[in-house]
Amino acid sequence: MDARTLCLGALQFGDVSGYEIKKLYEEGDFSHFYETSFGSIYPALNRLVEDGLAVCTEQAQDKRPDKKVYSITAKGRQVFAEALQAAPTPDRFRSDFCFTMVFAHLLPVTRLAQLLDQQAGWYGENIRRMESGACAALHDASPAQRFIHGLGLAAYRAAADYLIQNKDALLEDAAAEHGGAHRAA
Amino acid sequence: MDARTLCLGALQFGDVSGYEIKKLYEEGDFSHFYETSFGSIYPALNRLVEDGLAVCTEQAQDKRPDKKVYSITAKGRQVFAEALQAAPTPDRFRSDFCFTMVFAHLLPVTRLAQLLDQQAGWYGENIRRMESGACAALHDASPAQRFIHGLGLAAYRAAADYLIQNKDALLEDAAAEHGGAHRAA
DNA sequence: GGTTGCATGTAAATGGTTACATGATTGT
DNA sequence: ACAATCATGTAACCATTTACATGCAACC
Repeated sequence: MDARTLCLGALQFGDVSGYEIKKLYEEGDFSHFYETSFGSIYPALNRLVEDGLAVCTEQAQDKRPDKKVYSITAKGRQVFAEALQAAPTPDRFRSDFCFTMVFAHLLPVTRLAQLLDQQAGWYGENIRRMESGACAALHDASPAQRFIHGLGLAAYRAAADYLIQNKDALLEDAAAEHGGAHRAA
Repeated sequence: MDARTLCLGALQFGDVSGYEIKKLYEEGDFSHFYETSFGSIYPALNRLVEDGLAVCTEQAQDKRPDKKVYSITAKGRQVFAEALQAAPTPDRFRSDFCFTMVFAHLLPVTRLAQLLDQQAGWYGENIRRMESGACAALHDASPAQRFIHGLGLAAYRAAADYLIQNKDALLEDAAAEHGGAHRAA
């Protein structure tokens, strides 16, 4: 999904500014499965207007810079619907944590413990965010939106539960190996 | 994690060629949380040799192109261990599937059904791969490797279970809405 | 005869992140 | 005072993906 499609998606819910799109992908519901930065959003919005897929209305605000609010056009809706028909690329998961864990034996045990705690904390934060009232999927959402919300939550919870239930045993193993029991290997 | 660190990681297990590194990240255990292509591996390996982090031995093969087998040096091990100390960047998940589902109401019900089936199939395939003997985490692995193997499997299974248990209800909802019940909205 | 696997590599194109630039207001 | 929020935008940098280039062997 390129930045243009991501912006068109944000515009489906109503008129928004570039700044608001950023928030949606940074803190909002979309942040769990996509990200973007200003550097990609602003140029994408300009191209959208150039291509007639969106229109821009400048709103003067006092004591703030002008706000550029974008609206999707009929052509934009059509292009977006076509983009959704395309075969989705497979999910991609990138994890420094998992990579690092493969080489856990090269790490001090205290560092390993820290890593596991941080990861558990990260899962917990995501779960809390998805369960909190700030999550749009909990009030105005369509069945499909509630569905993916539930899917994400199920995966996060499974990972968090697994981590919490198994980390102590792992840490004990690691401590035993570093603690002079090298002959056993 | 840049391509150089990814290659150093692969070299931890013993001498390998660029081609073999690609396989590790494409079909092997690493493929679940990282990916790379020839275009990034070959230049990365050359830089590794330039910087003295790896050495290359050319192996003549008959009826095949020469094989360039790389070995990590002491300096390489040191640089890699240092790279592991750095704070891992947070996990990143990218999903066209989730994005598309947010706009499920723009899709024909048959297409929605297809999408859900494909996703279920994809989860199933990953689970099967991780449970099969081809998965290195099941024989020669360290406790930490078995740990992340279990973590991944737990998350995949939770997602797959959720999807299978909820997709029919979602499909019925979607069918009802497309099937003339638009007044209800 | 076509595809897949083995095996290496380059170059162009793509596209995103990061950092910079600006500036007022509000909260700590 | 300092940081954060609101608000937009550019440009350099970085890296990866994609496509191209080559070639034989084995399998279907």
